[in-house]
Amino acid sequence: MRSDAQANRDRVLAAAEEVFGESGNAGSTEEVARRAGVGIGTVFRHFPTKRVLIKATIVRHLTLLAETARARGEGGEAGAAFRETFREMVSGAPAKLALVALLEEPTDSTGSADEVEAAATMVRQAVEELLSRGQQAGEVRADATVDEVYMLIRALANARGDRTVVDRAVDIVLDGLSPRRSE
Amino acid sequence: MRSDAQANRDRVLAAAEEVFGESGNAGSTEEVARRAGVGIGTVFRHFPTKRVLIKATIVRHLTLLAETARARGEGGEAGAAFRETFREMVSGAPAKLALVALLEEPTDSTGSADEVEAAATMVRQAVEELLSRGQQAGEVRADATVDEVYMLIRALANARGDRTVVDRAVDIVLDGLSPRRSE
DNA sequence: TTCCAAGCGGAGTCTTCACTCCGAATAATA
DNA sequence: TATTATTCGGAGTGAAGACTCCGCTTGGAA
Repeated sequence: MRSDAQANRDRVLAAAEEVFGESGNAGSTEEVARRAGVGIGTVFRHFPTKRVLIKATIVRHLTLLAETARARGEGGEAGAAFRETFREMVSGAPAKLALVALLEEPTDSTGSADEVEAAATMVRQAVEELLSRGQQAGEVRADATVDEVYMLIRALANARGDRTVVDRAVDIVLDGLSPRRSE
Repeated sequence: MRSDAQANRDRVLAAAEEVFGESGNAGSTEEVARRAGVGIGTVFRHFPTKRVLIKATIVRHLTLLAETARARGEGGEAGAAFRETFREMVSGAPAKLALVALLEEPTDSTGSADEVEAAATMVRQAVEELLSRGQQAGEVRADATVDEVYMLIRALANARGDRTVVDRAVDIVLDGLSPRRSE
């Protein structure tokens, strides 16, 4: 791949993360091109479809999340690692909106096993790992499942509003995830 | 207003709640007309703009929510009333999506004080009432504010996924909202 | 029953946006 | 430096959807 092509590809992806992060699916390809400082043609050569572009953006974002989470899992304190990751995912990078937008779309009719699916699974597994370690350490309630935790993360990640309010809401949820009195 | 006009208005609103509830802002006016069994012209006579139609739908929905919540507030058990209303709002009627969609839009540039705003405030107040009564009864943690509770409700209301998972997630959050050990 | 203001339907307009196409520009190689 | 395969840019195309317009229909008062 020619060096200019590679550079442009990167700039487009970065611009896409910005645009779709702000406006979700409603962001236009033209806007992405404008912010990346390239022509529309260029965007469409690298990503033949808007959908593909969004997917690429999401995969990039999810992959990063999964890696961070996994890395943190290595560290010592199981409970703290779980909570930190939870917080981080909620307030994470932008691209949240695009994530929802896509996840809400009807499943891709091209039956092709999906890259996004795969990346999302990696995130889920990372969460699962952190969760079960936290539970084994007795720092997270035992009856919580990945499904619920993952859903809570997604729900909070898409919450609009004041950052401080979101943070306090997360605190409440984490309290809900702490071991029950009876345990 | 002629009786047929009134009937059509109602049918359009009902159809709109359905369509926007399913597809959010992406639902088309044409689809609303089709489901209501009327022509597009009719839809646009009653609601001169798509935005107006969505707002009307939301106001209708929110008003209903607020009334239900207020009614429940009258009842005896403060803690139970709070929790029940919380659950109800989360799993509430459809129209959730449209709600988000609009709330996420840049504030209406027509500086007009907004009906939606007003309706949302009523819901908020109802929640506040239930919350503070629950707190006074010692059944809800004292340091929770309406902001946080309201945000949690909205976040969960927009969560996608299995109903049972959502329900369990709500249980977790409600645990987080129960009084702290030290209290 | 008659009459007409109020209401209806839906073809047509206009705008937005995803996507195509091809001549101009350029990185990489000899 | 010369050559050329690759990449770029952005005008152009087609589709979708919000909104308008106007001839036809109809509820309901006289």
